[in-house]
Amino acid sequence: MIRTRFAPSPTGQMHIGNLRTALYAYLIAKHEGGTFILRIEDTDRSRNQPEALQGIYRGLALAGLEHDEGPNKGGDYGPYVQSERLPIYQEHGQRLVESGNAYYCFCAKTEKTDDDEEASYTEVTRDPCRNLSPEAVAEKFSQGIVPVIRQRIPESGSTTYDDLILGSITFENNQLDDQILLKSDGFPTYNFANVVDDHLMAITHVVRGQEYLSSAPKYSLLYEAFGWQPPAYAHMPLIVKEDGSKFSKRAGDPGFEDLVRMGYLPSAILNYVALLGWNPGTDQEIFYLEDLVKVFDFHRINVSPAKFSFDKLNWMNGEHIRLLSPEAFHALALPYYPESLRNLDLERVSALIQLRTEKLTEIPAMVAFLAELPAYELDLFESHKSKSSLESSRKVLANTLPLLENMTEWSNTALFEQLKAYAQESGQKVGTVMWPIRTAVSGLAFTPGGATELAEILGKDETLKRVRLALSRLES
RNA sequence: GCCCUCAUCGUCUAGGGGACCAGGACGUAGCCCUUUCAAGGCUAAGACCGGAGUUCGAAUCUCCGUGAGGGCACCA
Repeated sequence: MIRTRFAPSPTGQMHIGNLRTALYAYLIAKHEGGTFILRIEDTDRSRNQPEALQGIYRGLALAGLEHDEGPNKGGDYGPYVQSERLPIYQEHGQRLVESGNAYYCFCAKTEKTDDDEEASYTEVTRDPCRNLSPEAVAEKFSQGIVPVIRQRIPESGSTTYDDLILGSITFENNQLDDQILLKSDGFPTYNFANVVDDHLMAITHVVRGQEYLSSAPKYSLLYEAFGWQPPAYAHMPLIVKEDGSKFSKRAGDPGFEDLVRMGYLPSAILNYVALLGWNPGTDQEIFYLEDLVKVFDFHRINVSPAKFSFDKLNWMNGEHIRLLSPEAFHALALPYYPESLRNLDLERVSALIQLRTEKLTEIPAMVAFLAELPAYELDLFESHKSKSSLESSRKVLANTLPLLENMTEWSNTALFEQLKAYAQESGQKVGTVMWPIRTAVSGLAFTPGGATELAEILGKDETLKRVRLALSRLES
């Protein structure tokens, strides 16, 4: 039985990298009918943001990645919040000290801060506390110094670690530092809690970013020290920006919920992110979550970093929008219509713009002309392709105005038939007739529909008003 | 500085020794369709980082460069 987990730390909204990690973990499990677990890694008391937990739930729900076990779901392997598992880590830390695979360290902190980019690095050196005699340890304890517990890495030799997608990687042990397992505040470090919990929660496959690769051999050593069978690890290539730098919240790059606010559909974001570092081996590009569950194979995960392209996401979002039922699209579009449009048949408007919407946030600008005719230049009436000129436009509008005024049925088809008939009778191209009407009615070069479609939506009064205005401008 | 990973069109990628004068998608350009613009259809330009090997044969294997990214915290 496959068991995977998504293990975010509650430090902010769900990020793109997080989303993909969660997605792949979900897919690996669900492709095989396995279990997907949510675990909260809140072992850093200073950076912990309790409200971020809600963001994680929201993000997961938005993406449709429903977990089977977790803090708000329960399960047989809880608690699923690391700060509630402190005694477990203490006990396991003790075990390693007793077996000689870890030791107490009484040294002062050498913490690195986030803005400490230019810190000078020296070679890995062994900690002086590594070889403290039991008496010396007792002595320190009696002085009231609170120690940390460090992992004892072998002096020499090398550790080979096998990755599901990167293959076998070997590290020299003298390059691995005696990392801290348990901090002096009694909390475990991420690296320690991770190993202990993954084992205790019977995780079979771990998906995580390549930025964690260098801690992998230390994990191997830890599993070995405990005598445990390690899970399979899959290290994902990083997602970077178009300029090659890291996609990060610190640089102000959008997170999952930001993208939704920017007008992207969660299903499109998920689809796009799935293909960033993985491919199905076929030409298919449009996937919903349930399709991914069927075809996902982690063997096809890539090794090199991928750049996040808004161009492609825009296209994919457009594809997902077109795939929506008219009703579903209308429901999504509704909030984007300005108040001033409420008197129009918005379902008709939605039907018109669905094919040409890439992002929901474009909608207000796309439909603004319906509420208010924009100021436009008369040269808009000139179109080489439609054989339309200022003079032909004036004539068409003058001739069709009475026809429009006499229309009894004001519908797209009726209007179209009427105008088409006029075009034929007067020996003109349909385009030559439609062009000035569409222009008069919209004041725009590009509109989300043809002349008669717009006329239908605007209604007879407003259409006639706009046509008369155009005509008077052309006549003067 | 030390360690690790990676390297095919601008971007996402297919490719696992001959099927490759390298395929698809986004973007770009052009054409068609058309009541505009889209959408859709068709077409075009566009890449194997460099150098040595191995081999009858290398985008594919090896090594060396170079470039990019990641890590080296009582952060995850």
